[in-house]
Amino acid sequence: MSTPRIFGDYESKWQKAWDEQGLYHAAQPGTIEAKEKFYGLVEFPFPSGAGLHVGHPRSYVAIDVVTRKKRMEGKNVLFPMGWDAFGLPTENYAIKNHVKPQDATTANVNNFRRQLKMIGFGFDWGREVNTTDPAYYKWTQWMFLQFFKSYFDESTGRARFVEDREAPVKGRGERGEGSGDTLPTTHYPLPSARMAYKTTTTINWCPSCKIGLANEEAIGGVCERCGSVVEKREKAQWMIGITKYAERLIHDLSTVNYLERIKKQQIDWIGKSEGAFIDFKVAYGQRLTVDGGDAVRVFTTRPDTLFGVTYVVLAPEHEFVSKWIADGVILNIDEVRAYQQASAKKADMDRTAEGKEKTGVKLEGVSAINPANGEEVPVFIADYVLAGYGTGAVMAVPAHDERDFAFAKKYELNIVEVIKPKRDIFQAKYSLVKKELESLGTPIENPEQEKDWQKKLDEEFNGFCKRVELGEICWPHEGSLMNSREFNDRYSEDAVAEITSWLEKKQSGEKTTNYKLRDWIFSRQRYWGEPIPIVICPSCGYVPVPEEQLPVLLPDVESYEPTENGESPLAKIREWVETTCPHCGGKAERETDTMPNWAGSSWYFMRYCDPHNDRAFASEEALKYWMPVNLYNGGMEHTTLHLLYSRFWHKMMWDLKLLPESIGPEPYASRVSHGLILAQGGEKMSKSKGNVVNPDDVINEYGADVFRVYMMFIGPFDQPAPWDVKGIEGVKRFLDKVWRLFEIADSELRIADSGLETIYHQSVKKISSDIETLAFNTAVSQLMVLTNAFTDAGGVPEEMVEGYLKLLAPFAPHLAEELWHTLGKGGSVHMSGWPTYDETKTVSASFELVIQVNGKVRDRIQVPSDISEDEAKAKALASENVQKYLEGKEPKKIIYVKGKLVTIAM
RNA sequence: GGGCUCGUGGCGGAAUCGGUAUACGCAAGGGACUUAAAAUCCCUGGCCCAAAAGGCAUGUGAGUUCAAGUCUCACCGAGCCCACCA
Repeated sequence: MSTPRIFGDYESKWQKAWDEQGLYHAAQPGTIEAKEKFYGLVEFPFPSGAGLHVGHPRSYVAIDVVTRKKRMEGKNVLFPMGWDAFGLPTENYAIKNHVKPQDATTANVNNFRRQLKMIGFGFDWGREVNTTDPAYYKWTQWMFLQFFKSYFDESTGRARFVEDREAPVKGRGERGEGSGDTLPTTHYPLPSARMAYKTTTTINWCPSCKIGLANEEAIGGVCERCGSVVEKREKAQWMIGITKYAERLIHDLSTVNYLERIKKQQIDWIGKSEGAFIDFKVAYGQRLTVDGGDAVRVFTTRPDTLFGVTYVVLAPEHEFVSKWIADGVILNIDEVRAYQQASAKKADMDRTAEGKEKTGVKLEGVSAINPANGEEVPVFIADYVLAGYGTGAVMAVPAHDERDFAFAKKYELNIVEVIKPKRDIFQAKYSLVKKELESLGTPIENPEQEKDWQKKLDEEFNGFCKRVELGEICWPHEGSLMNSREFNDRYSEDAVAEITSWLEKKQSGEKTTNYKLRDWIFSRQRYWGEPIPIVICPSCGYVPVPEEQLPVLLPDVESYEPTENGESPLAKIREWVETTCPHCGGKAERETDTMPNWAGSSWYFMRYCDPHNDRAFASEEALKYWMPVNLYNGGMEHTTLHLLYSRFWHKMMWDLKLLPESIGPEPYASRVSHGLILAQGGEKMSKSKGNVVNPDDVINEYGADVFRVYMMFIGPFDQPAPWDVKGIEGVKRFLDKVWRLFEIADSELRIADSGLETIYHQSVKKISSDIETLAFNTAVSQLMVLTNAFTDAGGVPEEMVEGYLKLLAPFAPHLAEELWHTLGKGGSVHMSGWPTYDETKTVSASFELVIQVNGKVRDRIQVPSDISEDEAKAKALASENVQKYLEGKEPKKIIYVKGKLVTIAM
């Protein structure tokens, strides 16, 4: 063997060889090779013009290591890769550089593929998918149509086909012409009962990208992509009814193995809160109550504070405001209108800029009636009430809500505290009386007397509860807002339940559950996305494009610029837009909106199962075999977007029986997340700071194996880690050392030292379990320990050579394969089986027994591993140094921890 | 403001159940080899002390325990996420 060469010819040589051998080919079910499966998945990248970022490979190498181990263990492994290639960056690039988005995508994909291949991943490249490929997006469009043709069945809590009301659903991909849709498509606007529906909503409009954004993409009122401040606009948009699945998206998390913080973030995002709707009848002008008039419906999680309501607040956008203006019941119209306009503009600006100062305007001429006690309270509009949450109206309880309190203080409104009937208040009172009596010299010893007191207490308590029910108990409170501890102390679930059922009896409210999650805005007014396969017919309404006409191809266009009025560039291509209605044959137009780029990524893991199927998105057989994904890794930034959307998408498909029942409603059995790779010094890598590390440079300098091992060694996988040029040098030295080890081994040096046996078996054990728990950094460190041991011993014992190379193989696949073949081994190390260990051999013959006196280490002695407890204690006591500390006294207690220590307590 | 995560050498970080704190790597100092350099190899390495013995050390302060980086409470600090969600 020549000089150590970690990078160079042999890496590309093996990459080529593996490719030709089809080493990473995942066998389809039904074939001989299809054994027990393992599906490892990494998020497919968006192929940007900038090329691969070092952050990508951290995730890919990790799952590559896991799947390589699984493959060696004899599993039939699916580890695929593809391209999530629709999206704005490509479109913007195309506009700027006057190229076709298609061409830019192809170029970027080729570059990404080249970069990934250099790293030596075990991807099954035969399964590569691309969301912009018509053969792929045909099925994205097809799925959209399935959602359009289905509705949410409240009685079963599952989505089902509209035609399901009359006829059973046919199999996947076989829903041909003439499938009778019994829910007419002629409804305009469409009933939102459908899973996919079009409706006019206020959308987040990015003036820079000229695109409508989902709520998830406009966090903090800022466009997720370009950082521009978003505006509110009214627009007809396609929506998908994810809110119908809110409960199941929370509930089913208990059936999967996700990192706790991922579960928590999803639950928080869905934002479930239990409470009640309460109706406040409205009184106009002089008339106190109006039967059959408007009632403002508010949402509250604290119906038990109803007696503390001193005013009602509507969001400035609330429909009643304009209605009341039109009806002429509002007396201060100018002031109200001015406030509405101001707050509409304010939504466009950074909200935190104005701090949390609360503003609002009283609606003169209107008041609301508290259904609990008939009290008339003023009505305000204020932008601290959000139009999009709950009912867009709240009952204000300044004594128990900080925001209401701040507002009430500013506008000098009443603050009324609600006292809850809490038993401990009475208990305290009872104790006081008892103490007082005792201090007067009349101790209560008589048990009868004690019972009597208890009885009185109960009576008084029950009477108090009654008065609360009648709405009598609430009285003005002059103090400031209670601190939160006091507030929570007084909170009572019973009181909430009681008041809610009372409201329901009176028909002025109902129990409800509210979610922060909004329906998914599915329309984008851009070119580079899947066209929504719908035809708009003046007489039939929204008509689905017949399935045999899919895909609806993106037409070639001259210019990709979106229009100023917010229409998609597709709208400018009249010959594409103009079509005939598939339903009535009359003149009609195509839908010009395209789908968000979350569409293609919501189901790509299904396509990988059977990527070349042209009759279905995947065969039932393939789905049954491969799904669910065993291990899915991706960034935390996708927890509330992609991860939630794809879980939801999978559930809809499963409900519609488009997926095999047996795979269950959850697509991913396990989801983990990697930490960011930071620049040297701990800052985020960014182009503007010029601290971006290019994987190409690293691989050219050090080779793929060094890059891979360093990626795994850099730190705990789920935590951020700063890139360190010196650190990678250390890894290079390590792999050089491995190489040299075999130069020695090659010279026929044989080691017969059983001292190596222990460390070898320990290493097999530790590395095996570390890969399972994704503790890659300690797995690499154990490989180093083992390598150092071999180096110190002067070589690798013959019987450990294969096992050692196998342990190395998932991390440094090229080096392991090269050495495997240099040593004359047949086949491929990557198919050679995972090494086993003998538990009894992980324990050495002797160990260092630590002896402590009062918790401090006083001596260490070498003893045989099978030493008995009594022997160990005796040896410990016999130690000279221990004797010194005992000072001839008898120890109080002696504790023996097997295989570790003896501790003597004085 | 709320939630989550975390504070261990000069640095990245180890440390199953509470049981030898600082594995592994980097950087540093010293030495060997070499005309020299690179590469490689060997030695040293938490702090106090000349050394030994001993003492002090896992953000700070208490507590539980024979024994605490690990458990409990309080405080200080950092990072991430959400943020007027009624």
